Amino acid sequence: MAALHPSLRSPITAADRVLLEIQRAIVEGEIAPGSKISEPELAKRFDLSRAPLREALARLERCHLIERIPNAGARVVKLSTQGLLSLYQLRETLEGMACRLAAEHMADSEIAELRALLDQHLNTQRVREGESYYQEAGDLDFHYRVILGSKNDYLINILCDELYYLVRMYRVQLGMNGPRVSRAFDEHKAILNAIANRDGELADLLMRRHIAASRRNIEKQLEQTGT
Amino acid sequence: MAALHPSLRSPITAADRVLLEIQRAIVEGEIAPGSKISEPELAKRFDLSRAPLREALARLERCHLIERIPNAGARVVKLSTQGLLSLYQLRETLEGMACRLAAEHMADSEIAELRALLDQHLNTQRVREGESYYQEAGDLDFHYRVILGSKNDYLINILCDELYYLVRMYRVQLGMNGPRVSRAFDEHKAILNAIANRDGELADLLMRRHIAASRRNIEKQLEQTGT
DNA sequence: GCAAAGCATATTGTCGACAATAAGACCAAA
DNA sequence: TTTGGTCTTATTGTCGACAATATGCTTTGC
Repeated sequence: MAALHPSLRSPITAADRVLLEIQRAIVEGEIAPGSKISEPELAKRFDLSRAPLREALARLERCHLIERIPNAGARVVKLSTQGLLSLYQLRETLEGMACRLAAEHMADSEIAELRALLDQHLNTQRVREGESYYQEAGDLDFHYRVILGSKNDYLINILCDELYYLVRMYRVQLGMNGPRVSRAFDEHKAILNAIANRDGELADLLMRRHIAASRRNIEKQLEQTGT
Repeated sequence: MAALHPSLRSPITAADRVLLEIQRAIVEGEIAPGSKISEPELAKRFDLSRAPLREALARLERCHLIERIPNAGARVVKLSTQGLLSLYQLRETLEGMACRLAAEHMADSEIAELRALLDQHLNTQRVREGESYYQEAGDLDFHYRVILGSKNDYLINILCDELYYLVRMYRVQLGMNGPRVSRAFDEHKAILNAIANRDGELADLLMRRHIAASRRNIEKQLEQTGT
């Protein structure tokens, strides 16, 4: 029940490789939202048979990047305001819960590592100001560690394996790199302090607000881009 | 993104049939927890090839009924106190959230139907007192409707498709039929009233308590049965 | 007697081909 | 022109066989 990141599992199978490839392509918009997934085409493109490809498609469906209809095929998900709202609504609740549990269950050493991580992020941020990739990766790192700190395998699985690729897809395709970088960093720091103080209730609240702010940020971007 | 119950999808494929069969067998303990899943054996038993069987196994992994290790095979999950705790911890949060959203989003007609359902359950319960199956089915019905009432597709998918089979597995294999039947009914009624009053906060609270009570009930049973 | 290495076996991962179903083109009738 | 049906075509679902990997046992050395 380990809930490991796919890239970390010992034997890397062909299905794993193609999964990561397609996952990246979808998240970055290289395969357009709403477009049809053709099994023969992808099989030819990645030079493998349809068997491992279908395995990969099953996992893509699991993390909500594609939608399959029996006997009809698969399509890449479409991004929508409604979908974004539902997704972030769920994230607020789940990551809030993760924070509360993290405040209870994280070892002191883990908290120390998390603090070191934030300091490191601060430096990286100063050096490579504006490069949104590092900010994106750093933010994800922080959230991942807190989620893992909850020590609830089901919760970890849902957030890290099933929801986060879609979250990244929204952020990447809406071009998130705005001035929220530094504010997000301060919010992370406040959350960490609450966890370090073993104040689960406050950590929960702060994380929910943090995600709500992030959601509003994306919503604003979505309004500017198109309807 | 419909998040439909598998049995409701239009074309029933071979993989669907075998999925439902194995799902039932695992939930009811016909295939013992912790036992190894042999693909060739099951393929022979259900008289089909390994392709649709593997499709079914992928979905079983998705709802946490089996655990797969690459190149090593799949095993039926083992029930544990820790697992039960994590599962119900998550249910408390998620179904609480579902209740809050249901209080906001359910149509008056849906609430009326839910009330009718509870009245009907009351009758069934009186007539067939002690038959735990009807209680089990009725309880599930109530929870399903509330969850659907949240109108959040991701939340619906997680609860109905990914977590509930495991919840049923714990309940069935620990022989849940005790004297909690009538108390659960009263709790359902209170939750419904909160939803009808559009009091999301109270509905959330009541549902969390309802599930916590259910968890303690199962924990007690688990203590009596074994370690 | 025990531990480690090598081998035999069984299981999983992958392949190419066939069958069943759905999407789209084409034609006919109103 | 539009609607309905039929047929063609392409895609998905399924099959049996092969390749790659893990499991368990035997063997060998200490």
